This record gives sequence, C-alpha cells and structure tokens, in this order.
Amino acid sequence: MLDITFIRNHPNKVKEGCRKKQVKVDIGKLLELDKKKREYLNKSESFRAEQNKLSSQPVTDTQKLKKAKELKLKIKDLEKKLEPIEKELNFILYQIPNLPLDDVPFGKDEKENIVIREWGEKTKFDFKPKDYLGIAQNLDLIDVKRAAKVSGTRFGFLKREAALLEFALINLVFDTLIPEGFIPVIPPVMIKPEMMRGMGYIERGREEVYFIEKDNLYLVGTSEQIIGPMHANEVFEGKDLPKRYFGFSSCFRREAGAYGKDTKGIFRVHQFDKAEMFSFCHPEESKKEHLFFLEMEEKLIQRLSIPYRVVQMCTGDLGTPAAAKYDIEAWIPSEERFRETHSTSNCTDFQARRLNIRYRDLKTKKLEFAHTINGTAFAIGRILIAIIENYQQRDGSVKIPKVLQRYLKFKQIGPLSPKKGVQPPKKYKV
RNA sequence: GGAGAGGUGGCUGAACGGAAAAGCACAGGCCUCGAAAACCUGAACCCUCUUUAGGGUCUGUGGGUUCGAAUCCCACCCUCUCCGCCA
Repeated sequence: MLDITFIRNHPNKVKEGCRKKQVKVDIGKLLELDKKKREYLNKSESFRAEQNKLSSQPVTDTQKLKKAKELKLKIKDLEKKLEPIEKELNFILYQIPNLPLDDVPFGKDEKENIVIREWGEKTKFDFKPKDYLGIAQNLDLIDVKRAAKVSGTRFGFLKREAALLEFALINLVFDTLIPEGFIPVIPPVMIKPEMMRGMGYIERGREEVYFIEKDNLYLVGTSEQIIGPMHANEVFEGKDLPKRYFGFSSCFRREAGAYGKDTKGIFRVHQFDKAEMFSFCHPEESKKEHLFFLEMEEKLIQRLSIPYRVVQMCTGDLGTPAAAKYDIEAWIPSEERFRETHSTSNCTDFQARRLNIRYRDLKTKKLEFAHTINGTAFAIGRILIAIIENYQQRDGSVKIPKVLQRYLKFKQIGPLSPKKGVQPPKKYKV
C-alpha cells in the first residue's frame, strides 16, 4: 500500500509508476474520494468535538440533552455517508501496486527485461544432451505419471536420490546462510486472508492461490508470504535490523494463467518445496540488502557450478509488491536457453505498511515502516532440473555437484549400462 | 469438539458507565565544567495546505445500547489453562 499523503502530494509520480507497471488505477477518482472523505470527516469531527464538550459532564438539563441527542444523530448520519466513500477509497488504494524504483528500466513485459551479466561457461557435452525428464525417469527420480494418477497434472513424485538431493540442497542453504545471520524457519503453510492480503498477493493474484474455504485459510505460494506477516503489528528496535530469515516450506500455486505453458515435467507444478530468504531492513539499507540477496543467490548457484545469467526485471514485469526485482536464470542445455530458478525483490515499505511492521529509528527515535526484501535460496524442483541437465553424463547417469557430495553417500546417480538398459540405483530402493 | 480465563501504548500494567492511571525503556528541556540523580515536557494514528495552535481517533475486530463505552449487550478473531480426540 502507498501512503495516501504521498499520493496526495505526488499524484503524477503515482500515475507514472502505475503506467510503468502496466496497471490501470483511477488516481483521479482516488483523490476525489480522498477530498470528499476529508470534507465529511471535518464536519463530523467538529460535531464530535461539540458532543465531547457537552458530554464531558453528566447531562441532566433537558435542553442540553435534546441538543446532545441531535448531535448524535448528525454524527451518525455523516458516518453513514462516509462509509461507502472510505470503502471505495480503500478499495482503490489497495489496487495500487508498489511503485518501481527510479533506476528500474522501463519496459512493457518480460521481453524487455535486461540481462545484466552472465556467469560461467555454458556446459559443454561431447554428446547431445538429453532433457532432464527423460534422464530422471530413466533413473526413477521423478514420477509424473503416478502423480497425475493420484493428484492430477502439474504434480510430481521426487524419488530416491532426487529426494535425498532435496535435503542435501537444504543443507547447503543452511551452511551458506546461517553464517550470514539468517535465522532458519519452518513456517506454517496456511495463512489468514488478511495476512495474505497484506503481502500484496490477493488484489492481482487471487486466481493464483489456493483457498481452503471451510477454514478461511490460504495456502502459501512461497514462505515469503508467511514470514512477512510473522512480524505484523510489531516494532523492531533499530539495532535489530536487518532481521534476516530463511524459510523452508512447501509452496502451492494454482498456475491458473499458465495453461499450456511448461506442461511437461516438474518445471511448473502446483506444489514444490523452496528455501526462501526474507529480510526486514532499514529503508536506507534496502537497496543494499537487495543486492546482498542477489549476491547470496549467486553464491548458492555458483557453489553448484551451474552457469547462469542475472536478469533485471523491467517495470512491467515486477509484480504488485515489488519496487525492483532480479531473476537468476540457470542454463538448461537441452533447451539451449536460460530458465528462471531464483528471484529476489525489494518490496520497500509496501508490505510493511499494509501489515504495520515498523522499527524505531536509531537516530530520530521515531517509528517508521520497515522495508522488506525476499529472495529464493533454492526452489527444489527447478534447481534439480538444472543439476540433472548440467551434470548429465553420456551413459545417462548424473554426477553430483561436488559441494553436495559431503551431504550424500554417493557422487553419481546411475551409472547405466548401455547394453542392459536402465539400471535404477539399488542402494535406496524401497 | 467441550469448559474456564484473558486480549489496554515500545514493554509491564491499573481503571470495569463520566477526561486511558502508574512504572520501565526512550527523546527534549532544566541542572552541570561535563555527567548522573531529581524535576518538567513529550511520546501511536488522522484532519485543519505548512508552522503556531486546535480538534478528532486509538483499550483484539465489527455492530448495538447511552448525552457519554476500555467498562454494558451481540457476533466474530486470537491467546492461555483444563478435558476429549490425535501424528
């Protein structure tokens, strides 16, 4: 949510921001309502002042009593008129996305995102690399057929070494982020509507989230959505910022707008596990913290030695709560292109304002809204894809990235004998 | 699911139909060579374009009763304790 005073004072900046984000909001209407609201508010407040004065002592005089009763009705009448105005005003206010930071490049959609750097050399093979799904199915690591049987499309079973790899990856996250002051958290995955709304994912993302009607709870699409609200209505001491967490949880997405997109395999599924970084920080530090998050993401993927590129999102591809956003895209050899594995956003005070998350400033001693930053550590499905693709061997086996070997009892998945066909590993057979 | 207790500022906590005590922490002032202590003032949100100044709102949320509600009534949310069920 934006500050109404800011909108009042800088309507053109807000309009410009909405335009850049390709979001249509009637700011003129909002300001009109705001003006009307203040008019009514002033009237009702002066009546109320009168009433307070009158009622500051017991009223026995019949004349005064009559007057007081009149005031009561007048106030009630004005408040009745105020109600729909405020309702509409709030509705519009909640539709306004966070404004992009000044240094975010302008662009309509993902086509205008900017590649800011590439890391590593694209993996070379002396054979034609296969796609991850074929390899994984041969090794019995991913089972989408049975998942379809029991749950429908866009689900998958991770099995055997793939299941073990998930925990190895999480261990790598622990070892990388805990020294940086991140507090590990395993959060609930169900969340109250007002909290979900506070994070800015309802207005323009309602179709994307699962809702459990019977219990009035949403399923989180990422643990960001629940770590933010964890500190709702709280005040941080200035010295405690930045407060860094990383959450590990299952994530649930309806993928309602993605018909026909990435339908194969586990690249885009309704449920996956993810380790997510989250930080509450000082407004002046948020740009720095955002870059720090990007640095952590790069560190994590570099440790896996997977080639990637960093993409800066243009204004049109930011999403509602973000003011700036970077993605990391890993090299996927079989597709000969980069695909998104990580994303980090600076949401400035947009979420904090909605959720009333403040801090006491060390210098001014005033209460101010904190800034929130989020970023992927590892999204399991996608990073598994990147590992399998980049570490595949001619014989259909998959090597384990060196950094993960210390968490596992194997260095390779497979190998397969080309004559005998696929040999699923026996060691972990259930 | 059943029974009981409770939700008040940054924190602790009183008032239980008539201006939201008090303490702690914090800030400014005063004092001082400087500080501490004591004392005074302030402290959330909104409005009056800004200041001065004034007004309004805020006792979990939303309604109701009343001239007046933290206080009484209704609904809902949440927390704690006990019982039941349970991985």
